Amino acid sequence: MSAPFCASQTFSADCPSRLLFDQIADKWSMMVLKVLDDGPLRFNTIKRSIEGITQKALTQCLRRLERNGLLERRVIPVSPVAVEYEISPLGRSLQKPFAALYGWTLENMEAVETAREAFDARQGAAIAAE
Amino acid sequence: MSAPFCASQTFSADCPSRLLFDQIADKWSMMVLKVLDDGPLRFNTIKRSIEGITQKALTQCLRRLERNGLLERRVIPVSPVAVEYEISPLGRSLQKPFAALYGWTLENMEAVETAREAFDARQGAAIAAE
DNA sequence: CCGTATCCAGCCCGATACTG
DNA sequence: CAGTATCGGGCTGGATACGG
Repeated sequence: MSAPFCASQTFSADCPSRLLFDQIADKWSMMVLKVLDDGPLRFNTIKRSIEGITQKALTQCLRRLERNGLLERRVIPVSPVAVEYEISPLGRSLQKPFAALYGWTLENMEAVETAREAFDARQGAAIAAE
Repeated sequence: MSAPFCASQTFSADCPSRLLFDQIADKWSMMVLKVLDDGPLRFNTIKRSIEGITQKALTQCLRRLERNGLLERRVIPVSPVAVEYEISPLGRSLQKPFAALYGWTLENMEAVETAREAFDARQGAAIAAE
C-alpha cells in the first residue's frame, strides 16, 4: 500500500483527494448539484435559481461538473436549441456529503457569527489600545 | 419564518450559508482542521504537515478559522515565542461533514478520473473531426 | 520562532459583444 | 436559447525582506 492517500497527519502535494477537492469545492458546484436534485433543468433555469451567478461562471461550473462525471449534458435538437443538465449517479452520491456540510452551515452560522463579533471586538480593542 | 435560508430550489445572494461556505471551504481549511484533530500544534508543525502551503497562506487560513471560532490561538510567552493552535468544539463539529467529503473524494476519485478521460477523449475527437 | 509588510506577476471574474 | 470571444481591473498568491 504505497498510494499517496494522505495517511495520518500529513498531506502530500500529490494526494489525489486534494486535486479532487479543488474541483468540487468551488463557489458554485454545491448549489448547482442541489438545484438539480429533483430533476433535469435547462441552462437558464439553473441560472435563475442561483442568484448572482454569471453566465460565464455557470458555463465553467457546468463544464467542470460534466467533465468530472457529476452530471450529464443533453442537447435537444429543437429550434432554438435546448440543453438539459441532469445529475448523474456519481453526482447524486456527492449530494450526501454536501448536504451534511450545508446542514452544518445552517446549524452553526449563529455560533460562527458570535465568534466573529467577539474576534473583531478583540481586534478593535487591541488596535484602539495602541 | 422568513429568514433567507435558501428554501427549496433557489439560492438567494444573501443566504447566510453561502457566505459561510465561502469561509470554510477554501483550499486549506479542511486540511488544517484535520491536522489538528488529535491535539494542539504549533505553527511550523502545521506548516510541515501540509505540503505546499506557504507561510502567508497558512497565516491567513488560521486567522480566518480563528475568527470564525473554529480554533483557538494561544501564545506561550517563552523566548522565542511559541504559539499553539487548538481546534475548538465548533471546529470539531465541522470535522464530521468534512470527513464525509474527504471520504467521498477517496472513494470516488477513480470514477471521476475515468469520467474525465472519457470527456477529454470526446472533446479531442470533436476537435479532430473539424 | 512566528509572524507582518511589501512588491509584483498571473489569473480569475465580470462586462460586453457576438454567433448558431 | 445557449453559448463563445475578448478585454480590462481586481484580487489572490508567491517571493522576499524585515520585526517582536
